[in-house]
Amino acid sequence: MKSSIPAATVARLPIYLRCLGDLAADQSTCSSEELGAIAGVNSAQVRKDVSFLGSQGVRGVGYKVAELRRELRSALGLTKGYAVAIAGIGNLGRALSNYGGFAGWGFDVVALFDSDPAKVGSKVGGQRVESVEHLERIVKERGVSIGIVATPADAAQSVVDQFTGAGLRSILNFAPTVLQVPETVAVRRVDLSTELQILSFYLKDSGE
Amino acid sequence: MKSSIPAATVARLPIYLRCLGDLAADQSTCSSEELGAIAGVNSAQVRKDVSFLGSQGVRGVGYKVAELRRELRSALGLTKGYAVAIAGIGNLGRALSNYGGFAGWGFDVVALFDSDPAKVGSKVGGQRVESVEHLERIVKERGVSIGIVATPADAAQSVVDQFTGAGLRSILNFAPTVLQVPETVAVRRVDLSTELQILSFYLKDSGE
DNA sequence: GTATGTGAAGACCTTCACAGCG
DNA sequence: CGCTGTGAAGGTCTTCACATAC
Repeated sequence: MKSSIPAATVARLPIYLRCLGDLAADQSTCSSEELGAIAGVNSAQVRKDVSFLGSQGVRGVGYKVAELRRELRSALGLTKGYAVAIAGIGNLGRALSNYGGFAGWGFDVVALFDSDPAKVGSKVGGQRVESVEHLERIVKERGVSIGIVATPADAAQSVVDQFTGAGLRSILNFAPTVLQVPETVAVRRVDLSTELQILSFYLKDSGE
Repeated sequence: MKSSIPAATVARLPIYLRCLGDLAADQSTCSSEELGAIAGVNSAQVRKDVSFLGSQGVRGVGYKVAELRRELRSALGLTKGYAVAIAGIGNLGRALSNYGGFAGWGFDVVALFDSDPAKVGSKVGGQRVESVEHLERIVKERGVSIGIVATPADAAQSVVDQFTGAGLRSILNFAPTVLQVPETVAVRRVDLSTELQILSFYLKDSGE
């Protein structure tokens, strides 16, 4: 996971990319000041982050929007599409399956898994739900690169073991638990309760 | 937002709390080494984090599980419940409304909002969906402390303005956009596409 | 002996401030 | 003149290592 771009910068690149997409279509250049303002980041930070891409801004003018977007997409590896699998088709898994927001960035949901026989075989978002028993085989067959875990906490580790067993090295975990994975595997955690608890701290802290 | 506890520590406290809850019921003490292993954190980090709580571990033994959990809950302000409102009852908003995982931590969903007249008046997760027009009034009436934004990107800023207008200072944002808020307001961003793009970077980076 | 609590070191990240270029 | 690119300064966070306490 050794990278030439600092982790903190990597985490901001998608934000820049989105913010650039939100600009008026006729805006061809954008200064670090301006991009920073809409991305919620200091302008020096923007310049330093962008400098890691090797992109050249134009002094006195700013960055060329189209070029910078291309550079960001390329740096993030969004040029080739990735196949995504979702495990756990409950409330959240179903919402994710139906969410169209990935496709625009080249992420393609190619498999859904659940352990409940009542759900297996049903269709969600145009995809057939498969039994988690066939996870490894199907993940390999369909060339899945990213696994999304949307199961209850107690099923998450087992699903992840199967994902990694099938060779996956990228996991997005929505289950409220900390996953144990080999260090070659990248995990991003998204946990609702954790976020609410953090907000709770700052509420309390500011004297509510 | 000035706090005596570092932000990085605050972000880990909920994880510790959850991990302690996952321990066997008969385990009365836990070392920093052990807690670190299941939380995915260095043991020195655990000790330093816990030291901010003022809690005392027992040298040669570890921390008393029950006592540490109490301290964590107290530090996070989870002793009093907070009322939560969800705006945007689409796929995700509906999944969040039906998700029972908050209640156990003292978060109570007391209001749902949507701008679509077809949804207003329907029931989701036992709650009536209200028109976003009445957001400010209802938020005040019901003493909401935390606002969850699950609207499409283009509606998010307007909803947040209403939330902050009603006096909210804590926002959890699922909409794929960067919100502009007064600096007295705490925002946590949860963005699926961003997470996938970050994973994409590391996939590419490790030679996929 | 075993595990905490913590100063100090080191790594990482952000911000400043200004030289340099268009 | 305006804005980028970047060395240097200043913070913050993590890890080490060991004195300290049970």
